[in-house]
Amino acid sequence: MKMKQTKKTSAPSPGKQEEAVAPGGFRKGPWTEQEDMKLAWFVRLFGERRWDFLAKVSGLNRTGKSCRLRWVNYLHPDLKRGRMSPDEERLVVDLHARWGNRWSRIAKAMPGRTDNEIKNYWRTHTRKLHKDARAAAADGASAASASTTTSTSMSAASPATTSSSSSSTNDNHNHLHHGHGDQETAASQEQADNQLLYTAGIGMDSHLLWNDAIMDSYAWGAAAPSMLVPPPSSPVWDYCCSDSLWGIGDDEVEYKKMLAVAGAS
DNA sequence: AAAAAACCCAACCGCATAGAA
DNA sequence: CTTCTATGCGGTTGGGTTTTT
Repeated sequence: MKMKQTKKTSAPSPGKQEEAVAPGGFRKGPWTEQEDMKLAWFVRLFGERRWDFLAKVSGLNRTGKSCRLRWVNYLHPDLKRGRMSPDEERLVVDLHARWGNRWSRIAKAMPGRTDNEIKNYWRTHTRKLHKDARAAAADGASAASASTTTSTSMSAASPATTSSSSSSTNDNHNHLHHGHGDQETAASQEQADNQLLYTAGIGMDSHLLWNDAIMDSYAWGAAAPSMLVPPPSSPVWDYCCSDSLWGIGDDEVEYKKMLAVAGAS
């Protein structure tokens, strides 16, 4: 795999990217490794849901949407990395022929691949095809009906795209749990979450201190509980893949246990 | 060796939908 | 029934890396 994988996460070059801030004061742009770790940690605590709350309580200064995207497209441990295999490429072509630009649906049929990844692949793929086709046409006949619509085939090619059926809404690919159906109301849930945080000595206002402590642990290793200390070689990824991270339960008892561990640090 | 082009991928945006209030 | 909020999806963009000229 090429090394560009980490280009945006490792160390954002100082400058415009790093200081990009959305109107609401939220950070934008590439994620740092520390942010990834924080996010992974809080997803572990609260599960893959209530992203706004998670974003708020983590102190990440990102939108919930941004957090979710980062998680789903990059941090999720089930993701495969690297280039698509020939088999996968064939599958993408096949499924796209069947379902059109229903990327999330295609992604569901390809475990370990995200809709974004497939989308990106397809974009490159079709662009190449168009280019080749054009080149061939130019070689063959000069009067070729020069296709100026490079992009149309992508957006218009989907017979199935018009109906975003209800089935596609709640079926997030590669999720461990989603919270639409069985969650408490946002407000009461947030209260409960706050209660848990305070119980563990992690008040909404103190999360920064707490996070700093965690980050220090990441940085210096020694003092942190083992579950908080990823191997130095591939920190975020290995951390995310560790069993301890994925044994999460969804109920309050689990939360309390985990918070107890956090509080003990 | 340098410049340009192509490739690749992370991240953002806007819209649609479901569920709660 | 209407409004609001959270979430998910598809389209698009920006910019770093690699390859080609």
